[in-house]
Amino acid sequence: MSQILMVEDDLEITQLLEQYLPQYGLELFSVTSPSVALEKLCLEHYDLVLLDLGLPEMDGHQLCKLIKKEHPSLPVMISTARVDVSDKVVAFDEGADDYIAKPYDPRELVARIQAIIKRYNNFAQLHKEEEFSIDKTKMKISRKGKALDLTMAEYEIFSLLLEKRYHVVSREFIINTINAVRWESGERSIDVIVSRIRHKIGDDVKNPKYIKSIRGIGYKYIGD
Amino acid sequence: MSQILMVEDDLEITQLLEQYLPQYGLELFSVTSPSVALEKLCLEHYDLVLLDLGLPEMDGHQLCKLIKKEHPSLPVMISTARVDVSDKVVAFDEGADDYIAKPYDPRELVARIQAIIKRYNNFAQLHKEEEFSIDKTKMKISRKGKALDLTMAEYEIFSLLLEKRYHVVSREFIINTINAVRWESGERSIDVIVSRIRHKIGDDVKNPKYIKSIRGIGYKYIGD
DNA sequence: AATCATCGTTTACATTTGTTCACAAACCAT
DNA sequence: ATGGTTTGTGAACAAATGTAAACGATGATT
Repeated sequence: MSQILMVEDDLEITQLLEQYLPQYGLELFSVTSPSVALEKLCLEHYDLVLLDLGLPEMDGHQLCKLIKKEHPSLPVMISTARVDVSDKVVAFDEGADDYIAKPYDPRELVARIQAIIKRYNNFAQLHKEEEFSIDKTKMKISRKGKALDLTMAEYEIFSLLLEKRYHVVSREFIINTINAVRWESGERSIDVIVSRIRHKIGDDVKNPKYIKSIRGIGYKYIGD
Repeated sequence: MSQILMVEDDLEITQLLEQYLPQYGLELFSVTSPSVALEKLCLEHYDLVLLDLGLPEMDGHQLCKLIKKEHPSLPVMISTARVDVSDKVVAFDEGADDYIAKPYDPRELVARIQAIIKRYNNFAQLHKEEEFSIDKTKMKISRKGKALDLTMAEYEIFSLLLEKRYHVVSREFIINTINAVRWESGERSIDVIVSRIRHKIGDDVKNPKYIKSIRGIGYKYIGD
């Protein structure tokens, strides 16, 4: 569920989108004032800002620039009724991630929003400051920049746990998902491999910082 | 100077853009056939693909999906005369980075292109020159301009890995695809040849920069 | 024709890595 | 506490992989 902050004057559009977006996994919060928007962005987390250019109190371009300055990694999408091309050019120049002209079809809006968020998530994966970071193309897991020396099975299981962080991953699911462990293998193989992962990342079974055993089910990553 | 590959039928647009884009630091190459486009993408470097949906020989959506599969980090921008919204939704779903409807103002096109490229450059240092380049006509592989001294089998296997970068290539597939290794040969031949390739490009088996072994399956190129 | 160089194949052995086993420790219901 | 079940993990094992070296087929050179 992604959070969208909309800065929009038109009550009609606001109500329409508030009804339409949730079914696509997009939660909409809307404000009408730029200053309120800036304040909310400071206090809460949003995945994207949908910014209307025709606003009172402050020029839309100005606001876009401000948002990008304070939150460089926050996607901003411009929407406007103006059709002047120079507006679009200026918007992209100010760092906007997309531009959609009113009136627009809600389906197109949803598609564009999802595309942007997907893109950001893809890249953010590489740059997030988490204890462990996964590089899928190189099949490597690094801890604070230093690559861990993991075997294929260790890599696959650990990245599965990292991906599903805070959720329990069952042994059955691991066996059916991972290639490096054969389908017919006993589930105890997993225990051994997890044990080796724990050893390599220096986790303590008795008082785990990273991998917690869930009796009767499987394992769970509990780090940041 | 960014390289743009345009797949476009309309000669008028092609000529217009070929004149218009260079002044904004965009070098335009255009082809009319999807298959030629795919081939060029395999052999040369581009910063962005501008893809027209109304094409002969292959469905535009199909092509977009193919491009994204083979070159995940290559931005694709869709342009089309169709105005059906579902087209847009599908395009974004297939991984397109942007969508612009014809007829469009060239200034908007430039703005969108520059925004996408800037975005890609910001988040990752993609687009750094590729380490290895294949010359299929001469059957040579060069590293930073310097040709490698490879045997036929080494060349064929390495270029197969390079073409399918980020994807695992199985020993079985290698044997069935390559001419230089006989079909009846044991799969261990491949291991030996891969070992020789690794030695010639100075790769370290234990912590590979280029060729990674995938236990039980085959090999995978993981370079940039 | 004899020799040589090249290159894919095979062999042999070292190393890596998933699996199994065995037993201790932890856990849980009674 | 007691007994049965689950989990942790060192050690042994077996399969997969790395690679040097020997081999043999092919084509070029003398």
